[in-house]
Amino acid sequence: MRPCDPLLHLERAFRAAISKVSGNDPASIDPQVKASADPRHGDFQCNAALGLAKALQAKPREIAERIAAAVDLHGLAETPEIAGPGFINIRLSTEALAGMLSDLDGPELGIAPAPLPHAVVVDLCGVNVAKQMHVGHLRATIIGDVVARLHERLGRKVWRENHLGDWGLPIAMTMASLRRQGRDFDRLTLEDLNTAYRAAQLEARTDEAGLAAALSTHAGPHRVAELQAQSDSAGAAERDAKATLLKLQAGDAATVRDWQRLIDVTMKEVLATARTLGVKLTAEHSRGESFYRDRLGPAVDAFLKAGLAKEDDAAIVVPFADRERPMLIRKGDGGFLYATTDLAAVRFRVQELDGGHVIYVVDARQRDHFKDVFDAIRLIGWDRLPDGSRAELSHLAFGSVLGKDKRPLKTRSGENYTLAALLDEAVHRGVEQVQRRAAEADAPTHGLSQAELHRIGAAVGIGAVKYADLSGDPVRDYVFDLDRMIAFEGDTGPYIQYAHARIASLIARSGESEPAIIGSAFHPVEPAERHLSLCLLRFPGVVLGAAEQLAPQRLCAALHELANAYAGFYQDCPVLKAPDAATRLARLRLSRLTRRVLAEGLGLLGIDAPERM
RNA sequence: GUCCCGGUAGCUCAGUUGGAUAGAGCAGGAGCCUUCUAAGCUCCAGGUCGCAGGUUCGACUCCUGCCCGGGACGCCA
Repeated sequence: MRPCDPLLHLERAFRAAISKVSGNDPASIDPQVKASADPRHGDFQCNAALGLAKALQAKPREIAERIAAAVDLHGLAETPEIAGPGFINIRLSTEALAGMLSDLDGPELGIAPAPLPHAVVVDLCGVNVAKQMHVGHLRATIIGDVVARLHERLGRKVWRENHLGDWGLPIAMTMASLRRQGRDFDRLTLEDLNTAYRAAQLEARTDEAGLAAALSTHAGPHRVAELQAQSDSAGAAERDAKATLLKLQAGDAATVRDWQRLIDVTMKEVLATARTLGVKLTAEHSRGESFYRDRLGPAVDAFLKAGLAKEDDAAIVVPFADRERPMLIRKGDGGFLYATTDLAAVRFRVQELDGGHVIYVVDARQRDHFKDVFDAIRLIGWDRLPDGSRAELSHLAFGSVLGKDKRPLKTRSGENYTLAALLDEAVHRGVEQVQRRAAEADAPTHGLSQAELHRIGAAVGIGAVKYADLSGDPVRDYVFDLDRMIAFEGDTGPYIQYAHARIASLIARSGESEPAIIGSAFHPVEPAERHLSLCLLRFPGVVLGAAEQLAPQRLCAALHELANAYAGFYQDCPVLKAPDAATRLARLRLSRLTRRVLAEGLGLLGIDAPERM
């Protein structure tokens, strides 16, 4: 497969030319070729001359002249022009553009396989057993899914790891609480679990602190007695929970069965939500905290043995040379912490899953935590792969989802703000819009079945929510505003879906056969055609860049730009009513290729691309 | 207190790792459907890129200090 990215061709040509002019080794030269922001400056520009001026003791413009004279752009571009202080502006020839479009229009859409020697591990979703998914999980799930898809698309082995919170005291508390209530574990819903979880949390929190405060503020005897009773019952509940946890840890058959039941109930809903979201997450991707339970003790021992951990106040901590804050890996009572689990998990992922790049898609507030974990892993050398090379460890941190009051969108007591409810609303709004449009007699969706309209509406509503989340810098907090997300205007998922659907119906209406369209030649000559072509040719590089930079927003931006370029083309260049047959076919082929790239790009974002809308 | 992350148009946000006159979308103003989907297109208006220094031929981008907002800081996960 020939590279269809013009940048690669231009970089090679300019690297050679700059080498001739400067005498430097071509391999060490950064040709500084970039796409031009303004079409008046050509399609691409080479900025290398500006930086070379000092070393070569000449005016930048003069160097630019020399580079322009030395560069061989035969068959690729027109004669370059020098502009400004020393920019070299390049305009691709129509033939080169057409040729590269043909190359792009192959089965792989120009995306060259970029395999890695090791697997990529993506930690995503991260739900907890017995808890409803909320908007925070949306980000960990869909951003992780896109990162996984991007790497898969580049031909890499990807492990999706749903590190589910299925172990520890909170689960035991929930289980104990349900058992005390005499609940039938075969008839539980996630809502039941969630209620029990919250009740158990609340029970445990009714605390000695409150009692102490009451005593010190000389509260009335009645109040003190009340708190005393609560504290006693909390103590009883806690003892019960701890006993349950011990039974679970010991493998008590009935307890394990009930525990598995809690997981099943939770996962049933998580997987249903994943399906609604169009996220590739199934049961096989679950590897919860419980999986690591027998590796926690050995992990701590290894740190102690290596002299990297020490006892402090009865707990075991890993100190770091460059900061005060140590990492706690074992509690004073001998219990383990989430840091311990993460150490074991990273070790497993690197050494047993052969993960050359382990990516954690987790809330930004856990930055310090992951810094500690990764540093500790490097200290003990658990980032070493079976072949001896070192794994890259990344925390793809995302910001909080805020409410309109700019405060973190949290579940208030009694008020359920679940992800499922939110997605229902998005689907509802999408379906509403699609139905409204389908009612118009000349709409392409007119006459479709209700089931079909619902399917399209769901794609639109979900696409809007996902695009809104994915199109920004993950690290920033964002305000969750459903109204804005599903306005379906401007830089939104539906805008891109619309561009795609428009092309699909355009091609359908053309009456041309696939072979006729594919067999025709690209001929991008109009400004709108050229602009669209350049956007298309950028796609393979964008996919690679988005994967390497862990930046879904770059793919979103490129797709929006592409959809926008198509809208401009659609406006300026009649396709079905083109001036002649050859132009008609050439434009159909350009449209078809655009449709393919949009579908592919939306697919990488996990967003459906309906044929009609 | 220490550390981390943000600050770009009235609002919500991009900005391809240092390049030409900082871009979109909402909201506001003016146009475009008896020609392929108006979920669209074109034009107008809107900016001391938090502030001040520094590095550089060139800074929203890199460095330092400060201001504002948010977050994390040993026995929860």
